[in-house]
Amino acid sequence: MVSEARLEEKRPGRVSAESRIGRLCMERGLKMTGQRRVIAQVLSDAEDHPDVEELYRRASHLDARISIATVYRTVRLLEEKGILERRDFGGGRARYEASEPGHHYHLIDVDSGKVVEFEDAEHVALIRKLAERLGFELVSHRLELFGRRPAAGHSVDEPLSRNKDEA
Amino acid sequence: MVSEARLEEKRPGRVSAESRIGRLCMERGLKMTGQRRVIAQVLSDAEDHPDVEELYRRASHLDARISIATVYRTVRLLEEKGILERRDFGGGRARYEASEPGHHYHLIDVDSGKVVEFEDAEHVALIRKLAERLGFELVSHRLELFGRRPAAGHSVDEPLSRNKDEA
DNA sequence: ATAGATGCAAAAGATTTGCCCAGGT
DNA sequence: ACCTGGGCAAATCTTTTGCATCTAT
Repeated sequence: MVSEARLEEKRPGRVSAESRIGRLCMERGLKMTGQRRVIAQVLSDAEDHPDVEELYRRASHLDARISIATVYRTVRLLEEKGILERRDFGGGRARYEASEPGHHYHLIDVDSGKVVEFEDAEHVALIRKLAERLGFELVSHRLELFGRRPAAGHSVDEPLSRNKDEA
Repeated sequence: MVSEARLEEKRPGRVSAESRIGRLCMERGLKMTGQRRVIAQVLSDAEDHPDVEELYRRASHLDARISIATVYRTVRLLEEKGILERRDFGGGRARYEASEPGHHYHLIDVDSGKVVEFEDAEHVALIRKLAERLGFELVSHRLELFGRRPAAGHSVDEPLSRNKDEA
């Protein structure tokens, strides 16, 4: 899932070019250093919710001269810029995913730790109304479901403790 | 809100007797030591969502010979026993509140950090159905709203960074 | 050239744990 | 008496930072 990355349409060879997130960074006027480009690449390719450690691992795979401090600094910066969103699915480490226009939620399988994404437009409206009823203007919200596949002897795998992510 | 605690109906004088949470601990067969009794007392009296540091402060006020390590061990134990629930409202530290039968949610004022609780029975049903639609049996869920009091120049107080809790 | 980035290692902040003593049942 | 729980300090773990050095712009 990270292997055949980089074969975009442009300049075949270098990791150069600009990934989707790389483009967003430029739009916000961020200085595009080599490490930022790599991290942006990794984030653009990610279809899961990696934590910093995992991002560091993937980035190092593309370019070894990146320190974990830079990964921390970068995700923090991108979060402030609204390009990334931080998640907390339990397990200590913060996890990240690219911001997307359509609000979506997460359901975490408590047996395997896998994360399922889903959307629910009406929910947003419902939530907004809820906040208004309490006298507040909704700024943001967080909804997470924790579930388990019914029937079938649920594998007593890792109970959502360390890392682990979707299929 | 923490000052006139301890004046329960029984044995006036010692901090003995048993608080609501203390009783729950006994029911689960936990050994009731002096420090656990004090911590249980503090938790029973709490009407907010204190973090460990705050619990330690309040407990120390009632009985100085309690170490913060014990507070950590105790909240962890009580959480495992289902007596307490851990919350994460952002700001690094975990916060706790007594488990209650009726599900309730939280709305965090992003300007002041204050927490407003509210209930919404239909939501639970709605959420459960959502999970089922995805092929899961709902184990638990988390819903948090972040809002701001509209109109009136919102005080540029502490932007929900460190501690702070409801009125 | 120059403000902003990065690496490295040390610092910080929250929480856990080893060890040995003390206290509940 | 016995086993669990508690204090203290050291250890862990994740994230942040100071500082000297590079590098996009």
